[in-house]
Amino acid sequence: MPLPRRFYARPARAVARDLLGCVLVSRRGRTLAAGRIVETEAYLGPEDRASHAAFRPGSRDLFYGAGGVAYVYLNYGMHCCLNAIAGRRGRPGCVLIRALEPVLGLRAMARRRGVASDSPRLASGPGNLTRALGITLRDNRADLTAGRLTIEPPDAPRDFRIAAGPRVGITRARTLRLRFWIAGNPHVSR
DNA sequence: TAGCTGATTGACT
DNA sequence: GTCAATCAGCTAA
Repeated sequence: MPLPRRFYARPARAVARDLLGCVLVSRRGRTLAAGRIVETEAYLGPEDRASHAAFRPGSRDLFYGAGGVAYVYLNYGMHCCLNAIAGRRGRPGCVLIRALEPVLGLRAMARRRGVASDSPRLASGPGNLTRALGITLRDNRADLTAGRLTIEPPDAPRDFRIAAGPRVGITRARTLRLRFWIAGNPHVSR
């Protein structure tokens, strides 16, 4: 069973932490691919100047709506990034999913990525991740609690340490420590 | 309508 | 370390 809607109805920072170890499942026709989430970043509302809620008005209704929905966008003209909308209606926030440890459908991922299926970089990085799972702009607004793109709770109890640090790759609000990852996991991006 | 920006990646020096 | 690829959605006019 996917994570329930109420899981997402909390501040983005808490959702980002708790998403670590959960499993992202992507169903493309007959092809199933899944990976354990090993790296996330939290984005807040308009007060967070790096958040798309602050400078992408086209996505406003999405950010301000109920959580548990996918926000997929294209950046640098070529890469899709996958986010989960967090927070309650009227309280914008989202979590960028940055890296996965592949667990299912490795061959399909490797085919889409054009690298070996045992590469630690198979789904490491926001752009690589979406390409490995076949996620495109059509998945924007997809419901994460049911359907072809879902997130399942961890299948085993927590057995890892969570590390936190500043977000990477952004040009604004660099100082906030809103990036979380599983310490020591080789699938975390650089 | 033209011009700009960006939560990136991979190839190259 | 630098740099190009490439586009949605904004801005200015």
